[in-house]
Amino acid sequence: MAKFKRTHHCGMLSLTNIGKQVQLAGWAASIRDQGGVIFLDLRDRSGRIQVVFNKEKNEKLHEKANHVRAEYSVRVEGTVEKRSPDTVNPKIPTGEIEVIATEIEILNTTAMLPFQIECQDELNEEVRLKYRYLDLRRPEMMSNLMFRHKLVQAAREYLDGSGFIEVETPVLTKSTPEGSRDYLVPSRVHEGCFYALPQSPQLFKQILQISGIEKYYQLARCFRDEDLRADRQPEHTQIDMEMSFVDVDDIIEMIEGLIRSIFKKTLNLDIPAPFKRITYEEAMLKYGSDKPDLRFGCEIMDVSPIVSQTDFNVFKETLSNGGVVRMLVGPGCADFSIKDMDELTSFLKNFGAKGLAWIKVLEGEEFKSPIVKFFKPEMLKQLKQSGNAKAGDVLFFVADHVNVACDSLGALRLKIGNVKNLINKETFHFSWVLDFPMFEWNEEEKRYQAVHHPFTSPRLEDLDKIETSPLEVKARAYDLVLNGTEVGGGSIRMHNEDMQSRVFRVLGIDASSAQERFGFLLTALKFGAPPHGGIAIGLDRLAMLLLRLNSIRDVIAFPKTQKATCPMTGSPSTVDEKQLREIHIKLRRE
RNA sequence: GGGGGUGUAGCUCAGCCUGGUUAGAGCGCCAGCCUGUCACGCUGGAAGUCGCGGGUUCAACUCCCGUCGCUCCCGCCA
Repeated sequence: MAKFKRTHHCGMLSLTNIGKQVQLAGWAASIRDQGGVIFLDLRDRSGRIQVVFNKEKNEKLHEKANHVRAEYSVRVEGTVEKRSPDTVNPKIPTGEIEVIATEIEILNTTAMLPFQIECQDELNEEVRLKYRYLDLRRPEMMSNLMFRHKLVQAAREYLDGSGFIEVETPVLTKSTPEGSRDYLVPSRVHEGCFYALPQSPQLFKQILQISGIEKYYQLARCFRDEDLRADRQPEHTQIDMEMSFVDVDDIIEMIEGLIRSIFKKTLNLDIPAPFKRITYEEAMLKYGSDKPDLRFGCEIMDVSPIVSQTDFNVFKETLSNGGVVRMLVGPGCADFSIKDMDELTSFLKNFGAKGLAWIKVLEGEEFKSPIVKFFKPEMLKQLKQSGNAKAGDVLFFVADHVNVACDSLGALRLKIGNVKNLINKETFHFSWVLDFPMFEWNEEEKRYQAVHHPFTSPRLEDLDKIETSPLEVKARAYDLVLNGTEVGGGSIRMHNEDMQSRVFRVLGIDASSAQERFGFLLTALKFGAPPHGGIAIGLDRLAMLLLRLNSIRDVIAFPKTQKATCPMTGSPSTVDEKQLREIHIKLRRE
């Protein structure tokens, strides 16, 4: 190995290298032994190249190659040659050339592989994670990691070019039990005290504005001890930003530039800007979601006024109890069977809906449904017209509290979009959701809580309502949505201690408790804090969506399972009694 | 915490509904043959605690109860 100097990467070789003596290193991806000639596909992170060992030309070398097995790491010396036309492999980029070996060295052999590196089958997630190093060897995963790197580089370039300064903030920080559950780290030095891992660098980036950094960014790891999903991990990475002397439009403009730049440099796509803007209220009404998928129409509408005179008891009672009746037209859904409808109904029960009413629209002025008898012909006509429904469509109804109606019809809309292929999976549709409410009522804790977070500024025109009617106050917050997934969110913050204290009071955080938890921020705000705001983009989700994947685990090198474990390292794990004693922790026996 | 799917050879799966020979297939692995393959081919071989525990039964991969892992969703995620 001493004299070896790698000259090329496998996938970079091309016709321009013909006649060159090259030195390569990588893994044996595939070995095809023809008896007198052995073909070895050598793979490194750049791709693969066919290496040829001919018994007639070099018997000793051929014999050495005979011992190579799949996934051995090897180095190869040889000459690049053009393949004869009948032996060209059009399926791989280097298929027009091959390397005629003059030397091969086995650098390492392999144990029995738990799975084939290039197999086409879907692999069990646990096996992949246990042998993640082998999983990452798979070209698809390797290219995911390389794509993510490109995305990060594009973001850094753009932000650096726009005058942003990358600043690191602490990972060991203070627990602020507002928001999601913290990961806690016990202090050895201070008995009974704990650090928390940051849910986001929120307060540090605000304080950096008070310092005068003006434009901050960081690729920040964020930790949240909540249950996992395909697009949620206990730790994820945000492209985190904050700017001084800005308002909503400044942030939006900057992010649209960042996104456009990322798409151009990674996928070579031009994303049109400005992105569509939609209010929270409209999103909830028309799409039943605060992260609407705008790649297709199929809008929900409130038909409470139309059906107010119906004899249908379910609708009647819901309306008289202050609920709503909302309708969604399912294009071409008239072919759904009774069984399909039952399945949809039980699917919607997930979202709290007690039932799903449906009316099939037939030719002429005919309708078909178990409940059609409760509706006068005039009303049916009106429903059909207002929903712009055609024969073959189905009118779906959910009658319930506003929230349940939104959630369930929003979910139904996505389901129908998928089942009926209404979604163009090729497009990237960005939008901004604006005018979020500032507060929401937490029934469990009997108090108001911040929809975004407690540092978000209310709209200035709503300031009078903070104490009197908090639910009507809108926030200067904005979410970035891509194809129905929230990929970013942020707000203009309060830069004034008085206003911050007022908001704390509405949230039920009294002065002394505010002082205890956020006193450092309140104090800092007193020292000429500039107006400021920011946003964070979910890097993992963005990478996932750009690569059209279904899980962020596929763009994270070492993700956790749904139970937040790591099958490779075996974390989390128990620790020695001695370690526990040092941090003053005694386990409860449950 | 709740609902759905799933667990059988190293990997991907069939078998289970309707209990009954020795639990199969493809890929991989091992050995042999093969001088233009590229999902190489051909011949032969090894390989199983049917996730785990309990129950029903003459008999359980199969039925029942419990439990655990993986996964998708609801709750949760300021």
